[in-house]
Amino acid sequence: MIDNENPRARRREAKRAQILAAAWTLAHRDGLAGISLRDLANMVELRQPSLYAYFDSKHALYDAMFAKGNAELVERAKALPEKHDPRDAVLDLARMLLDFVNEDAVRYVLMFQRHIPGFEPSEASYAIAVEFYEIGRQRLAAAGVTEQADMDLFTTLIAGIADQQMSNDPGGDRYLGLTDRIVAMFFAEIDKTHNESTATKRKAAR
Amino acid sequence: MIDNENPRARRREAKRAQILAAAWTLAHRDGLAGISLRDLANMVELRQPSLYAYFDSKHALYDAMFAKGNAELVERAKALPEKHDPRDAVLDLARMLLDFVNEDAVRYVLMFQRHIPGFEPSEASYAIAVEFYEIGRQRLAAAGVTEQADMDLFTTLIAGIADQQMSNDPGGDRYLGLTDRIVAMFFAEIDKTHNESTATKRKAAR
DNA sequence: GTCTATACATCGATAGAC
DNA sequence: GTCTATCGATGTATAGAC
Repeated sequence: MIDNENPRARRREAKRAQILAAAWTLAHRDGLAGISLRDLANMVELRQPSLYAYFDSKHALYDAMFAKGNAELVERAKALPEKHDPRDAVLDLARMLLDFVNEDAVRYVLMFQRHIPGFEPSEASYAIAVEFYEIGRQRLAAAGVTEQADMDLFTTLIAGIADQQMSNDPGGDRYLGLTDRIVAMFFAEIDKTHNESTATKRKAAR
Repeated sequence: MIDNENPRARRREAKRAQILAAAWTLAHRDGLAGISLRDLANMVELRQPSLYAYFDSKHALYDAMFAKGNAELVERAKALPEKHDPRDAVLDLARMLLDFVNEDAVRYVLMFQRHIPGFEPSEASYAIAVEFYEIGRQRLAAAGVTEQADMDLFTTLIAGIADQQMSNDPGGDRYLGLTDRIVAMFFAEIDKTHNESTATKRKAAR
């Protein structure tokens, strides 16, 4: 935890935040892998080696960006208005996630594709990503979806929308527009599976 | 076209193929972006500048790898046994594509994610990718799927399977196992849409 | 075609002075 | 914490001998 009463620690955190913000700017311009520590240092009025006083390595910088992105996502999920219909709640979460993804292609790559060579998020950062996954799991459970295969089905459908949108129409809505249709397909499939399973039980009871 | 009767050209092509094979090996070890031209030259008993006799640049090397991957995919698509049911033909193509993707994570990134900074396939290489897309389009059309939105829906579903499989269980079958279910969901949705559209026409005819 | 040799710019990272 | 100086590595590319 950061000691906000300590002016030294406060200034240090402010500088860290300034570096992080500049890193996002550079990533948007040159790509994630294209971030140059010299450019980054210039943007925050430091020499390149001085960055190492704030981040142990370039990977540590990526890790902080990864954590920040996931924290933002969790925050938005928690801020969603409540819905009476649990299926509406699932749809809302999906829409929010896809809007979030579509906002920032670089952030999407960092958080969900993770193609930076050698980068793996730290345990602490990964825990934030798990926190979001938990929110999704709870909303699905509230809608009666608890089987692992069904949850995999749902994540697969949403991942497909995100992947196609970012690959073929970044920032647009060509594939985002399929969201309602796909979520409806998902719940139709869930209903079908439940009915079949009930029918099987009926058959077995005879 | 390569003149296979010319021994000079034949040896040149053989060396090119040897370099390409070594490039795949290096990509599997160090990642696509991590291929070092000095390492690559060492693997094929050449000095680094000599590589330029075979590839004009590193991007030209990526381009040849991209073309080779797509050529292999088209070949496999053309080798698929014929099916009487056009929906079975669509399912077969999806299964084949997903197996192909799952075979090689690096190839998947190069062909479908394309996260190599600054790399864009040449027109000639891209044309091979379009050729595969055309095969998919034809199989969908034979199954009665011709609306762009429906084709987008299909590619989104398949892309989701590929994305989740490669991200969370590369080489395994956790998400590949959803393929039949998802393709069935797709055709159920197509049937539903057609019935609704017929109902609309009936209603309009009154 | 292949080599040696070399050049240039860039990169992440480190040593050590202050 | 910040600096200067430097290291070893990278990709790119060229010159010129053979």
